[in-house]
Amino acid sequence: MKIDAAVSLLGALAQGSRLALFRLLVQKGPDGMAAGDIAERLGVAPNTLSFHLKELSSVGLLKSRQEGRFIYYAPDFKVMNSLLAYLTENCCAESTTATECSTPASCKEC
Amino acid sequence: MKIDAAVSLLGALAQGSRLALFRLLVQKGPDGMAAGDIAERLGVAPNTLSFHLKELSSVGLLKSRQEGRFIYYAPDFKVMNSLLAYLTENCCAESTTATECSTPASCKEC
DNA sequence: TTCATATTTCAATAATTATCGAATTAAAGT
DNA sequence: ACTTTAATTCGATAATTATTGAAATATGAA
Repeated sequence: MKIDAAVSLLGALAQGSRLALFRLLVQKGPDGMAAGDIAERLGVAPNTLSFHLKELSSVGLLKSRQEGRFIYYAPDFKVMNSLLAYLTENCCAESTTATECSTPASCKEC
Repeated sequence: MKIDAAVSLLGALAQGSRLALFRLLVQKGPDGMAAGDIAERLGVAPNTLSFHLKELSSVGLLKSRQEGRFIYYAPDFKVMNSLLAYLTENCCAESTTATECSTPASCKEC
């Protein structure tokens, strides 16, 4: 991943409503959640939510599918993982000083 | 970590010059680098760099120490790790769907 | 003390981003 | 066809953020 892509992804997540939104959808899983339900759950106006959904979708963090009048949004996990990979590789000290960067939580089971 | 802290950390990294700056310092290691050298290396004006250093420092991503006229900046790895931990725990699907979130790059050696 | 260097601070400006209300599109039910 | 519901788009406004030039602080050297 190039640095510009990482900046875009970080920027998409660097906002309270959007991070809450993404967390919610991760929790909800691959089936996703309809826009209206998300708006209600997060307590944001439908048009404001639409703006944030677009923001996250445009960087690839969300996928959507239409079902009748409803549009379901779900996380694209591989994009999130590529960001995590970028950050661990480029912004952790593993490459230079093995001990500086402690094992991330996801490696607990190792 | 609370969501607000995560948003602040993400926001601090969600900017081209700052992400490049943080990467550079991670590469440079715990001894850090003087502000002037960083500015020259990144090709940004000293006062602009100062602004970005402050931004990163204020969220805890950078530590600094003064040596004579020079101020050396270095990453605070544990803060970065706590962000990575937050993201893997809250924004990856491991908790719900074990397979959705692939093993991050940092776990290669496991 | 005086001068040069390293860095930060300040004020102004430009650019980007978030929120709101109103209007619009589009699908489904009557 | 008409109405309701789901969601987005648009335009305006407010708020935040980045960049620049000039001035200030502070350390070390002559």
